[in-house]
Amino acid sequence: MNIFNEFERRIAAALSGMAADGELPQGLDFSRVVCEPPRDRSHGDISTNAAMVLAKEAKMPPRALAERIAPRLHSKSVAKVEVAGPGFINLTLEPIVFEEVLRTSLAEGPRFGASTIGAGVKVNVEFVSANPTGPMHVGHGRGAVVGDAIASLLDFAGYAVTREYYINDAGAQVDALARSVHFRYREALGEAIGEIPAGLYPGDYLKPIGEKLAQMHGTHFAKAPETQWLPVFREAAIDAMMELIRADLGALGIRHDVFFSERSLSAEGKVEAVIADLKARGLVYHGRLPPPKGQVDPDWEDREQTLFRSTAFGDDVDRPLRKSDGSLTYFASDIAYHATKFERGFKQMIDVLGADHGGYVKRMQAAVRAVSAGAATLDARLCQLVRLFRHGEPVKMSKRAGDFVTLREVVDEVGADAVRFMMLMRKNDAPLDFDLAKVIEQSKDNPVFYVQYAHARCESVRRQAREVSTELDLGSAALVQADLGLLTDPSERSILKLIAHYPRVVEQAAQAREPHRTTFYLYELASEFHALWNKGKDLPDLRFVNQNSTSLTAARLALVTGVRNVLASGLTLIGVSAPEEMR
RNA sequence: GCGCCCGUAGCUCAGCUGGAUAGAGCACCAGACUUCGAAUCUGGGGGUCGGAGGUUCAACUCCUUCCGGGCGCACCA
Repeated sequence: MNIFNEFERRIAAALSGMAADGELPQGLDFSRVVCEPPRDRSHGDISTNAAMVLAKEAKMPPRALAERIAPRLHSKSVAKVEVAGPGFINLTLEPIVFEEVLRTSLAEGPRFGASTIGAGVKVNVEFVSANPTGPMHVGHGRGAVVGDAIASLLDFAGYAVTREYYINDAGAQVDALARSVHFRYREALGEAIGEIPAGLYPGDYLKPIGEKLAQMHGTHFAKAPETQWLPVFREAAIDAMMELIRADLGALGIRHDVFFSERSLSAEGKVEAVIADLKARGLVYHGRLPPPKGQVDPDWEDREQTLFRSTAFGDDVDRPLRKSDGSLTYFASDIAYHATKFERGFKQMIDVLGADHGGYVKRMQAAVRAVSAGAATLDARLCQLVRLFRHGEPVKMSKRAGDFVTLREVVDEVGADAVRFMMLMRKNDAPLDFDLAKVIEQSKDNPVFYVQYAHARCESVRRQAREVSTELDLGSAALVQADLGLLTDPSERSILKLIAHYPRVVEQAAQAREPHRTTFYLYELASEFHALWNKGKDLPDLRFVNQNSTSLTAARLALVTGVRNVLASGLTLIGVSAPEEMR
């Protein structure tokens, strides 16, 4: 139940009525007409720009048009209609409207706020896709959390969402991984291997795999030529790394629906097929690229390559599909991969990437449009860096010798809730400072705690109410019967209205693919709830549990339960737990 | 040099796809615990929204151009 959508429909109906009556031209475009909560609460509950966006076409000054529209917006749920400012129409709703929203939220429970705007459309959200060469670091964690939250929001908004992970299990990196593991294998056999050579992966996390291979194969591969052991070691290493990564993701509560192997693409001839397809449409050619402008690269050589005409789709230069030795580029595989997404029915694709992949976005969007003949779109969400702190001091994250802070270490130290919440306290394209000490602090300075505590407080009030009044039924079926007209304090009314905003917040967060909006909303709701709770300290009549009036207590517990439900719902969307108590 | 992202209170950041007098938190100052959990709350000061033009009834938001920061820039993934 989204009252803003509801009133947009009503206004559109009113405008159509005016067109029918000749007060407005026929065939006006109402798509820019929106309803939103006014910035200033004294302006009412819902504000619409209808008169201002239609003024030009209607050939009327905005205020004059607003005065014509306003009378048509009266109804039994509207207490007041005012024309204000440059031509806003402000609606003040009857209190009963918000009481009805609360009843709906109680009745719908966890489904309150869900919408159908997605209409079952398939969306593919690809996120994490970390190379299977080691444990995930904190930056991967941000992409993981953002991607998962976007997926949850879209699901809640009625899309058919698939969470997907692309395994880069082809190419030079996994060969380097296999060679690194071979060193660890020889080490496990008692050989002195010295330093792991540059270009390989020196981290200790490969030791167990070396040991396992030593147990399985003995000395069989110790002196064998690389061509014999490489495929075996590569396979084992990738499997082990993916197991590690899945475990890291699992610790964050993240689960993908599909793990898609890059190697399977070339194995099944998908890459060659997609190149042939693009070639048949004149989008592939053999040619030369201009040298990069400005910066002089001493290694640059003029070469003929197989190129994809990505400039035909807005890219800056055409991009190579084959290296000079004829082998395929990563980009070629990625085109084939995104082509399979389209073949699998996804016309909306979202890739959550690190900011260092920003330069890759245009060519990939070009590729998606090419392979889908314009039917599919790719939305790339870039996540900026995460900087780790402890008590305000930077935590070293040097990448040398595998000596970086892993995601798992952070999750183990502060918990998945803190990691997830803090990752969503910023929009994805802003850098993020993450203080390991602050996020486990049990104080209002820690937003994670602050919001979870509000939820726990709701539960605490419910426990208290049950103790005081044994005949009070706190089930939602009973609470919807409460006389909500008894909620008359401005703080109570304010929270009722905030609850009514929730469906709009999550719908817009889903459409904008901006999960941080949910987090900010939750903080605001928690804040208002804490404020109301404290009001009861000065004014005992405002306490939720009222010894003298069961009906008042029932009404207030309905409000508390509504707050609890929305907090729980929003926390679930961002993947954070909603605890019953904080002790 | 080119492309993308960012620049909002002393600090960290929101700003609802162009709306009304730009908002939180921290920090600072002044207050509230015979309590449904003070692990919280109330009030206060604090701004040429990086600069300059432009589009419009309306610009923090869109366009152009500078300044300052981040990322990327054929044959890596």
